[in-house]
This record gives sequence, C-alpha cells and structure tokens, in this order.
Amino acid sequence: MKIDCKPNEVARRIIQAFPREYNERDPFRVLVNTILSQRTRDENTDEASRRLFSKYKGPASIANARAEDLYELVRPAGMYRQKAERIVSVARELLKRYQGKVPSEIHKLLELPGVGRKTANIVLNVSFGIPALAVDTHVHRISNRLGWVKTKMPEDTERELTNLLEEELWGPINGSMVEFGRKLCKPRKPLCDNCPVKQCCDSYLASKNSY
DNA sequence: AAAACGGGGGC
DNA sequence: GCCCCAGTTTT
Repeated sequence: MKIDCKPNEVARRIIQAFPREYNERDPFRVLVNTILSQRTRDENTDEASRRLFSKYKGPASIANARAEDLYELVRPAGMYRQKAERIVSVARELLKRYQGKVPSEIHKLLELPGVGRKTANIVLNVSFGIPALAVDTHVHRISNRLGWVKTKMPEDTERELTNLLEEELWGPINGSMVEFGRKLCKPRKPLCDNCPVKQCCDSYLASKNSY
C-alpha cells in the first residue's frame, strides 16, 4: 500500500509515532524550563529544573534570589552563568510588569529577557493552548530533510511551515519533532531503517538512490 | 553576519 | 580531543 506523502499526513504520522506529553503546564515553569533547554540536552534540562524548583518555588522566590546562588545550583547540570542571570531577570521583570504572571500575548513575551521566538511559541502552545510553531534545530533540520522547505534560515522555515501545515498541527509538531530527532532523525547518522516516514523523505530517497 | 555563552555526552 | 545541544543576546 502506498503512503500519503502530503506534509499534513506525514506530520500526523510523526506526531503519532513520537508523542510528547507535557506534565508541566504552569506558564512560569514552562517558561523557565524552556529557557533552561536552550542549547542544552533534555537530560541536563530536567536535572537543572528539578534542582531549581526544589529550592525556588515561583517567580517571587527566584526574583529575590542572587543570580550567583542560582548559577551554582544549576551549574552541575551544564548550565552557564548567563542563563542563570536570564532566569533571575525574567522573574524580576514578570514581577515588576505583570504581578509575576506570564503574559499570553506574543509581543509581550518577546519583550521579556531571554525570550525569543522559539521560547515564546513553546509557552503559547504548551501553557496557553494557542497554536504556535516553534522552529528549533530539530524542526528546521527535519523539515529540510523531508523536503518541506529548502532554506537555511529558521525564520523562513517558520513562515513556510505556517503555510504548509494545518493550524492544529503547529503545537504538537514541535515536541514530536524533538522526540523524532533525538531517537531517529539525528543530526548525523540518522537511523533511517526504522523511520516511519522514510518513503516520504527527500534525504532518505536521495541517499538510497546514490548507491 | 558572527561571536559568545558552557558543562556534559557521543563518537 | 572535538563537536554538538528545545537559542538568545551582544558585538
């Protein structure tokens, strides 16, 4: 039987094969966890998050902390000083401007320190259920491999995927692409043999035909 | 447009 | 030992 290779169908297959469930929806914790995850592997992110929230319970607690103390706490999990400073800064800014509550408007999120397009969109999606594409390295790499986009700029990928994928897929595709990217569609030496969508992948088909 | 942040894991 | 990682900020 033939596989439907329309992007929406391929995306649905990936989401089904690599589900990502979020056990944390609290906006502030999602925001902090997402900042912790920037350029950092999931295992380190999880450990840093446990360490952080075992000592500091919320925005006010972190806002009153010394950045240096927070840094020493999360450093064993591969976090750097700049990131600890960012988390203290964003907590203070939230307290000052929004009574410690994370806003749900994209433009307000983007004004916060340490929050860029990926982080803002993940918070919108995970915490507020607002459809938002978070184009990280996994989404960017895999979209290019599949042949959905042909660009080096993540902003271009975000714009093209917005047109390519149904709105209901914008949220779930990010988390599932991350799982997919970690388990199979790795940056180097992807495990194509076990891939559920290899028959729809430009990169796989090209490598297969090159023998 | 490119550098800097940064410890830990894969190879 | 070298390179990369759920990016963002600064130069």
